[in-house]
Amino acid sequence: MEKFKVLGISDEIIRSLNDMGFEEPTPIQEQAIPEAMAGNDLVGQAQTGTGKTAAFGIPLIEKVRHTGGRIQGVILTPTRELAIQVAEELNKLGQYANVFALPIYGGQEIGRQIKALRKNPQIIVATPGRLMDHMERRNIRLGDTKILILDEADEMLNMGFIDDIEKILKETPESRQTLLFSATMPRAIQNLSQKFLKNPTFVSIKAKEVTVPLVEQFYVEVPDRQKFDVLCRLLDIQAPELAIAFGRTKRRVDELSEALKKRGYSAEGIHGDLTQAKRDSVLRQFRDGVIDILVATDVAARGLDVSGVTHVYNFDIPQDAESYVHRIGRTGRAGNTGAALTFVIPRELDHLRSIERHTKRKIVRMPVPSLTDALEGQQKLAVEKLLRVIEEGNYDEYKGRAEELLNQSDSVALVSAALKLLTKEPDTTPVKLTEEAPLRARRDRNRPPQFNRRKGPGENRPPFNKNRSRPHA
DNA sequence: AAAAAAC
Repeated sequence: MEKFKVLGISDEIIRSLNDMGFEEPTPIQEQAIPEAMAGNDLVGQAQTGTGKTAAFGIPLIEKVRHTGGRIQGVILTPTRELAIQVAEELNKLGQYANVFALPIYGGQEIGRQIKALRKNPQIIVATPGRLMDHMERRNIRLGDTKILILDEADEMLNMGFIDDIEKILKETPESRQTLLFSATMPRAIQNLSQKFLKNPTFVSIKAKEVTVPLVEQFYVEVPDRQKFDVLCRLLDIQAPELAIAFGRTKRRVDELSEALKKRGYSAEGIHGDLTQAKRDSVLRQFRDGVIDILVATDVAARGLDVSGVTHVYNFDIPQDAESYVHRIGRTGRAGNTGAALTFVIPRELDHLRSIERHTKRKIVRMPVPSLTDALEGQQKLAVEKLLRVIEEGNYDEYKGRAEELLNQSDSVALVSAALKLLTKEPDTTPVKLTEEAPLRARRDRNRPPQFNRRKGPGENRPPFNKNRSRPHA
């Protein structure tokens, strides 16, 4: 925390950093915060997960906090979810500094946003389309903007927002401070910063830090029609705490999430054709751990920060290396480890190699897990579940649960394991049982480590289902 | 060609 203090951050923000569990500045924060607090324009090359939001959020809050009333800070983001997430983080950072940030995005009732604007936010975090809409309706005026931030600028340009961005920039005073963040620095970004930024300082995290070193990367070669079964096996074996499975199209996402649900997994899909209310609720449930598996298009590939995501499955290989880096960056965040596993059909092997070349990281081949391994995985999950019930000393529930498991099971090995537990006297010291059982032994070097146990008994995913539907995926 | 984003 001392290191934050020497950056000249005020006590109120130090206090929220404390609450948020931030201990010392990340490299991008260390570089960007003093520059931005000095009032300089800045171009930052960084992805989320590097502490980017606080890197611009802290100077932003310092700048707007002592002046009430009008909108003085504007942040533009490419997706609605990102706008919500950034606004939430700013509100946490600014909780003791009387700063209020409001997300402004499409798909939400405009009347509700107009009402929220009456609470006089000093900061808005907006997607370009809806902000333009508000500006045309004269709900929002940007004439008092002191600081404007373009977040994930490369992505906004890819999505064709350049005209909107220029229009928005022209509605703000020349005297504003401008910060631009982008994961990549193509020509178009350089042109944009030349046109709208004044003598910007360039900060970046070193190239070798760009791919997340804490993510172990694997691939499996598997024909399309077997992908679904292989994914189920992997889920049973690896038992992710939270996982994201990426699909190529909205339709693939619908099909995969339906198939997973049918098989008893706690999964939900998210993509741009769902109502915003549905998107919001799915993401919230995933953050809260109500859902274990988020099935997503690339709408969730960039910037989303959900803690506890231990596994990313590229059910369909991403289009390009950039998308790959963004997707796998959803795990291995904030110093935690994670595993990324890409499904490759044989004719995509060249494509995989090109991704490997671009990211300069080896993607290790993993054999398709055998059915035996998967059953063993299921069995382990079931045994763990039983052990937990015993641990909690709730033997009546234990009995019911165990019978339930037996009824659902189609695995001989599992039935015998459960039977063994059932016939055991329940008064043996239960805690010891877990210690004795080496449930997460690592047997295969080519297999990602199993970092996390499944959630507690409140979880709503039965470990398996005997009605095995095999929808094509 | 797909995804994202305003009504």
